[in-house]
Amino acid sequence: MTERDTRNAPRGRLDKRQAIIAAALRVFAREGYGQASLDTIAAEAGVAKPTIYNHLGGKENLFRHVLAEIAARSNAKTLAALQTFPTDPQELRDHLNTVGLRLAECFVDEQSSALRRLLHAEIARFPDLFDVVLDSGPNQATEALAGRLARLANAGYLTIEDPIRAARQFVALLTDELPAMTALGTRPINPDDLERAVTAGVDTFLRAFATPTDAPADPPAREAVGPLPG
Amino acid sequence: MTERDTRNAPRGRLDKRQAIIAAALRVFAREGYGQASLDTIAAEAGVAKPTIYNHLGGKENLFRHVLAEIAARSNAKTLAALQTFPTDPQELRDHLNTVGLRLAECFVDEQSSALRRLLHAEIARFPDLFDVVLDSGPNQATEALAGRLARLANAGYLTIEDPIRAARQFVALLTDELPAMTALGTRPINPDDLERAVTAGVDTFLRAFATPTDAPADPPAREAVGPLPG
Amino acid sequence: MTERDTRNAPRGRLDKRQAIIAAALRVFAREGYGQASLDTIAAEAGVAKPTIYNHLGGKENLFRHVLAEIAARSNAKTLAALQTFPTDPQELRDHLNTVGLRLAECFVDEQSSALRRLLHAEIARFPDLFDVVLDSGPNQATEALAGRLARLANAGYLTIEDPIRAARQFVALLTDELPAMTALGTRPINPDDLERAVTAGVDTFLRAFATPTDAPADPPAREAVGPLPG
Amino acid sequence: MTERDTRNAPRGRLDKRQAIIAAALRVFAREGYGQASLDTIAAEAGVAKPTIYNHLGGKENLFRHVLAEIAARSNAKTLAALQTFPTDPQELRDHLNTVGLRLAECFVDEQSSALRRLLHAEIARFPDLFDVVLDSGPNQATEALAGRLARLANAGYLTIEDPIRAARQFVALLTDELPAMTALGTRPINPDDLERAVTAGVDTFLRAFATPTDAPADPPAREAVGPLPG
DNA sequence: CATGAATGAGCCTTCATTCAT
DNA sequence: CATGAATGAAGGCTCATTCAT
Repeated sequence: MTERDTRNAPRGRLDKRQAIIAAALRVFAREGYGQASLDTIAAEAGVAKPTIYNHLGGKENLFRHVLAEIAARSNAKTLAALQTFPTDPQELRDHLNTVGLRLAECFVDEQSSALRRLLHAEIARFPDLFDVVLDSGPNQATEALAGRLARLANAGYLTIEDPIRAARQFVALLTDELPAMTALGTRPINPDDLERAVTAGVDTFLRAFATPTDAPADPPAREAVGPLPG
Repeated sequence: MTERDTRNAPRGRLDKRQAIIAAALRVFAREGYGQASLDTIAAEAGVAKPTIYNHLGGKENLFRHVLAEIAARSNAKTLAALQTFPTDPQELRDHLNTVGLRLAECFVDEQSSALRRLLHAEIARFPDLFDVVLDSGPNQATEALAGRLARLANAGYLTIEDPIRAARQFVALLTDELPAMTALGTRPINPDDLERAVTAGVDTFLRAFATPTDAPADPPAREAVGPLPG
Repeated sequence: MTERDTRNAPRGRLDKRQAIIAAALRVFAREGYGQASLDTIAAEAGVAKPTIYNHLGGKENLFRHVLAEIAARSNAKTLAALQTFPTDPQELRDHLNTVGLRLAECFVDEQSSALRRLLHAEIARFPDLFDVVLDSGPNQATEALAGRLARLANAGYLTIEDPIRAARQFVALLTDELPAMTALGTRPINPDDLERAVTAGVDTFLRAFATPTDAPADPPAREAVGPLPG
Repeated sequence: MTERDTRNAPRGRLDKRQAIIAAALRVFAREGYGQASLDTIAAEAGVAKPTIYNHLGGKENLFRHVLAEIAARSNAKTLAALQTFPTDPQELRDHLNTVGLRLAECFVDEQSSALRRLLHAEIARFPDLFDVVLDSGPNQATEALAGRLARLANAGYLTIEDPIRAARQFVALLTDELPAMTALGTRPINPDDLERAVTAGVDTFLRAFATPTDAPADPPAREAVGPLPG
């Protein structure tokens, strides 16, 4: 007995919540917390206003849920982008460019940008949200990235003392120009421009952290993935 | 004998405009554009509400004036911080640390932070403000900084291809950790922490751009980091 | 045993719309569009102010609905007054006096007067309303009246070339003195005065349009300003 | 180099009052009492707002002065139009058409129409103004017109019992269609249409009041209120 | 007197929230 | 649970009026 045929209407029993959050996400991102009106959100979600109060209580709570949702999505995207981090020594620059581009794409992603704007806008009203989002997002990504960089360092391709810091600086160098180029995420960016920005960041990163290759190389011969070598 | 404002000042002063902008600046920074109420601003400025409309027209215009004001102040501060940029070769790292600290202090400055938050918050409603502020602030600072860096490069102490990019990256590396450490500018930062962050940024910057001093002199006749040479 | 309003009637009635329109009608008529305040209307209707916005949108729309309502009522009243128009030749003057009195009563009716005042007052702001009201009211009445007069003309009792014009002139002669006598409808009129005014109008109308009764026809044997001496 | 301000400024010593009243007249006529703002009036008069309070006290008083002014002008115009009333028997219809056209032109005059609209609009707020205007305007005109008609009656060309009533009815028949044709005075009227309306009114008036000319003469010999004998 | 500046009051409108169904 | 209807509170803006110059 599948309740499939009740797709449309009766489905709403429970995932109206999803519709509400999705609509709220759009509206909040578009108009900000203060100017966003529950009427608009309700209309855009196709539900009545009190339904919002039934599923989520009030505007403030709705906002928290929305932010948590975007943060989770952005985080997932970013972690996915790091999944394919190169473990292969050769073509280090290319690999960094590739993963850097993925990260930059996450950075300029519409929802990620909206999240940043909303955080900036409402941190005064919701001081706690900042840490919540930070922990559920960038911090995890930084840590993951730091791990990858540490591996490369261990493999001898990079010279890194503090991987966390290096990870942060990698991202800083990658995303350096993006806010100005996208008007804080409100204007789309030309893919070529994005790639150029990434290349510039990676370039400087390598100038700072690439292990000099004067010695004809023969890198530490280890599989590189080996964390914490012996 | 300036009758500044010690006068009985009961009514009709001309500098109420200043009071209004100052109050608006505080209130907008504290509550954001949407939630800030003209009642609050008027009360905080010690004027009646219509006085705001006499001096500046409406909420939107007031906001624009306020943003222009903060942007101008922040820009002035930043340019002042760059004024004393070292042109003297010795102690390059110390000098960069010093000026970096000044820049970082500008970055975490309360008004500067508020400006960043307001821009993020309201860029959707005031798309034009972003470019205005950018041109009247960061862009000028970046250019000034780029000039200083170019001089150092000319003197052989740094190896820089694109001074504008280097300036941007310098700032990016300096301010890298500050948003997280100050909760987007809403929490004061420990001076030691600030210095540590600056030091870290300068360190990486020098790793990337300092001319190798093995050969004490004759500036790096190399292509520098010629991107992806052969 | 009508549960008129003895019901607890605490909230959420549907006929609040009627209450709002009724109250708005009173307030607009009393204070004019510009000075009428939605607070007053809401209070007088026993509803909260936003309820007005739920049922009818905004002040302007409310005004239009109110005017349409009065126009419709006035029109209905006037057409009813014409329903009993005499088709019977004898006692033509009496019949005209009777129907003239009915029309004059419609003219001095409180709501009809208020409608005229509001139209005059706000025609600059609502230029379209004039034609709307005209078509939904006076024009219909004039046409109906013209039909009745034409029938009398056909029957030989009146000599009328252009029935529409005659109808208009009939009304003009009837209502001639009423604005001055009622202070544009703001002061009640003595029924005797009203009747006198009507009689005077009918008299002149008959002098202009009554078919000469040279044929024996027992003319209006009364002296009464007798035109057409004979 | 322009002596612009010498022109109107110093002259303003005393007739700023005139400028204010003229501007107020325009603004009140255009926007009505309620919506007219003293700011607009002051701007249109080229004076500062308090100047209005110096010359005339407050909005209400200004309105009274303005209405008195328009009423006086309209009255003067109307009386002037009656000045040339025919006393000469021949061509009675043409003469009535001529003077009727003049009266109708007074009726559709912009200021006269505005006066009527303002009176309708604000009679509730200024109940006394109605009688003031009536006495200073229409009543005088009616009386003057009645005198002329009485003279014609005395001369045997018209058969009139009550000249005041006849005068009122003459005007009523003349102006019958004008409100509808001019949208209460807000739309200009085609001169031909105006003439047609007047002709129609005069026609009916003559049907009602013209002495039958079968027996060419022996006028009713009554004095009939005839003022201005001779 | 004339003016620029200031103000208290008020209005139209909208919002987040809650009953009652 | 979901909804239509209703509401208290508040916001932005404007106005008629008054000081102080």
